Amino acid sequence: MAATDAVVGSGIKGVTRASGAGAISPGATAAAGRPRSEQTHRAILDATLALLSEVGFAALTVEGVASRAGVGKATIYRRWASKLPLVVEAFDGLPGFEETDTGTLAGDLKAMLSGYLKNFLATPLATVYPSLAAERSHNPALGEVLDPVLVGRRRPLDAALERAVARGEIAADTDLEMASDLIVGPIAVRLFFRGARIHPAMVDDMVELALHGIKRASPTTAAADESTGKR
Amino acid sequence: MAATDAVVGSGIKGVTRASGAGAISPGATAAAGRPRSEQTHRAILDATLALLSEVGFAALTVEGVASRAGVGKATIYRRWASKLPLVVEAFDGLPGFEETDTGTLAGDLKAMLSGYLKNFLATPLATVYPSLAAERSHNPALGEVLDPVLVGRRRPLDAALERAVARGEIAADTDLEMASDLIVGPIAVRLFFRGARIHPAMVDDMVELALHGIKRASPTTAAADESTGKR
Amino acid sequence: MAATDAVVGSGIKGVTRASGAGAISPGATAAAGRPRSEQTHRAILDATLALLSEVGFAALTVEGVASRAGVGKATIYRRWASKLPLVVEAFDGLPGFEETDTGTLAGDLKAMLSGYLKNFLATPLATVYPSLAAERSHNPALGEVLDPVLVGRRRPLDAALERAVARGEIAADTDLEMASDLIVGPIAVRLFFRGARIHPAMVDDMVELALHGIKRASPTTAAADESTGKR
Amino acid sequence: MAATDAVVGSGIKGVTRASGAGAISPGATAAAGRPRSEQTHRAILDATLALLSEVGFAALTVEGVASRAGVGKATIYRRWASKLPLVVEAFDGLPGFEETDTGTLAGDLKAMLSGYLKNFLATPLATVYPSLAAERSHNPALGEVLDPVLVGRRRPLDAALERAVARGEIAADTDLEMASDLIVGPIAVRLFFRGARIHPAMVDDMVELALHGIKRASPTTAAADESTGKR
DNA sequence: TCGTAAGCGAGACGGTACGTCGAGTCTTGCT
DNA sequence: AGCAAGACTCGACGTACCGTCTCGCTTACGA
Repeated sequence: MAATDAVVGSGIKGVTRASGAGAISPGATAAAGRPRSEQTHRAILDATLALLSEVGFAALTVEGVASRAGVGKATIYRRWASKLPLVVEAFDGLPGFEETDTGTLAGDLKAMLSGYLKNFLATPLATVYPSLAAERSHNPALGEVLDPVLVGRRRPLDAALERAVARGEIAADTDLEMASDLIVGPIAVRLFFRGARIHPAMVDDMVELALHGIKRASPTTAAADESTGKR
Repeated sequence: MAATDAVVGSGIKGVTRASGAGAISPGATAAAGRPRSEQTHRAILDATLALLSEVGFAALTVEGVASRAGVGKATIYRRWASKLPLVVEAFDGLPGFEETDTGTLAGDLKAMLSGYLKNFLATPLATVYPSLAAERSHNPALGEVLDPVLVGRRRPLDAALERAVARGEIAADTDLEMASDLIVGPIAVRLFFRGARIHPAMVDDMVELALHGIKRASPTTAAADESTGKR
Repeated sequence: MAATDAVVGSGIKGVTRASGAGAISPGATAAAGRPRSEQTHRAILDATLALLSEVGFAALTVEGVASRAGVGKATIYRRWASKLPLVVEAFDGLPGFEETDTGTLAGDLKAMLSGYLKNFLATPLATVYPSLAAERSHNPALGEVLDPVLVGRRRPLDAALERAVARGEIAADTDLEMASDLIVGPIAVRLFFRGARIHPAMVDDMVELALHGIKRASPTTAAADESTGKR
Repeated sequence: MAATDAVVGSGIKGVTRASGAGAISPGATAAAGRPRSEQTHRAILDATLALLSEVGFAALTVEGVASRAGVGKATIYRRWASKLPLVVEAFDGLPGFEETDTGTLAGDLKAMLSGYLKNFLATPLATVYPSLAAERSHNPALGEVLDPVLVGRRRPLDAALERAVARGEIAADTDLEMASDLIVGPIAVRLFFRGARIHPAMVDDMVELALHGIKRASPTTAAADESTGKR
């Protein structure tokens, strides 16, 4: 799941309807009238996250968010065109991978994935992620909003791979995109499609398997590992 | 995505409300009243699949299925408790992995994954899969219905791995479940979470990467492969 | 209410769909197949009456009657075209006015009306009557079925008026139809349109009022009555 | 029918769900949110009356009213709890007895009843009235809503009787409630239970009969009448 | 300092779909 | 054939949200 995740705050305000800019871009028209309340903004996003973890994405209603946030429905629609960009923005506020540098690729990956798992269980990530994925397949426009967020969120993972290349730990011609998919794929499949709990110890095994491959030469290769002996 | 998929017809009739059995279990009471029409059953499932690919899971309405199938809503609710088990059953009718034995693990995997990709693009699989995944996170009951289907669908993949173990192609102590997740994970992530098209040639690369790992010694290792040269 | 009511069994079989006759009229074609069960017929009518008093006409469902009578819905529709003629026939089996001859018009009317009131409270009459009336206004065909029943049911009342004419108790040129409406009207209005309970003693007052009119000379006129002193 | 009827606009707003009042009661809170459209209100009531005369009460559906009025179903349910109070309010808007004072009781009654008959034939009164009556027998709550309306509608009739008492035309101890039932009863019975047309001339006869009673002393009494000679 | 334009909570609006129930019909297998 | 059982299509039920629209405030600018 992780390759599709990481970092905070890529900013998807572009999804909103309203002028937005105003005071920000210098020289813009003076934004007459009462400015939008930042406090209201937070209340809506907080209510959205709370409801997401309680009832899930499908059962999330704009009406529910409004009443939970103590806000009028119109106030929400004034800022987000639908519940989708609202959820995307709320989602973007959730914690992702935590930049970690242990000196080895295996160490970095194990640390980041373990940390991520903790967040995963404590936030609505498990709920939101597949819902957004489900929506994307019939709403290509969502991709444009979502992709930058996802790219941003997986940055620490990519950085670890780049460091490994720089250190000569992995081949320079490695397809890093594919590599990060390989690391993150099995975990995503287990979490989302199989609803399986992932034991922290399992993370280490998965990283090893991804690093050395299914056809790893022999147990000796594994024994040569710098990580905890597994199996 | 693939490890969570394969084969046809695992039979999830258990989701239906009605007695169902009747003539099947020998000695059962003769099922009084007019029997359910098998033709109606097909019409409903077909309409469901058609609508799934057109509008997706979230926008799928039972009302829409009924009118498309030329059937009363009650007839649908008589057989499925909600749109979820209906979709699961329709989904189970979709093609999955095709049992293939080329003599080598890499050959089997490449053939099956390539074949699967074709199905994937031609059927509502791309739509249905993440939708079911999304639902599961807030509906644990779905897992019980869905899991047997998924296990059934991935059987050909598991079989190929088992053959590879028997041939000594991979270590006997390999965790096969994790291995199949590793093969299938990257593809799933690309298809669902990134909305990326996967080029057939990419499948071969992915298989190679999964078999030899990110830290594979060098391109020479790959060159020594018994499979088609890639890159 | 009464003028629209009285007597038993005017027979409205004409409303039914089926051939009906069969074995009854001698010489008729031999009524191939299994003959209709008379027992079933009774069971259906009984269930209808029972449900009428329990839930009322509007909430009466053919489905309910069928299940209460232990009968298939088709069996009911084979005999009655809809719930309306079914209810009419069941209604026709209810008790109406009881033929009474006390020697004076006032005595006859008071006796019959009092008796009728008792039935009224113990049977679904109160429910069925206005429902049928309500239906008639938009279903003229109902009138044809209902009217003979009603005429039959009010016969004892008409007979009492005729005896009064014969005795010279009332003018020979009296419009008897109007007279019976005058007797029965106030009670009907109170029962149906005002939902008022009618005390037995009130019946006597009403009869007196109808007999002597609103402009009756004075209380003395009433005091000269041959009936029980009221007021 | 008449005693259960008369006058316009007794106001049964109490049946509605909503607060209603708002600006009416002085000092009330300013009724937040968009106010209910009076135009919508009229459209709904008009559609209700139109459908009532076309299809009758039983076949009247809220869905039908909504679509005829060009209104959402929810808008109807927001204002009336069910079709019953809706119909009651629509009914209350129908014309009833027209206050008339000719100087004599017979004159007042004949005028008012004749006028009423005209309304009766031109509006859905014939349909609505028995339907409401039918409903009441199984829905006591209806009585509470309906009774004040009916009392209001019959006011002109009661007033005429009171004037007659004041003039000494009828005895002071006359039970006026019973008297109005006597006047109105025969007409109600004929209209509702027998589906009979009532000729205007018949109204006069009925009034005379009610005033002088079935046992009226002799034709001479009738000849002494101030009204048109009848029979 | 004040007018004014926008933001705001509330909630009514026309709709669509929900899952259920009954209508009236049809089908099956038994009697 | 009649019959009990029950599946069939159809259409209405009353509810919940949708996304839009008025209301009558409140709030911060800029003239």
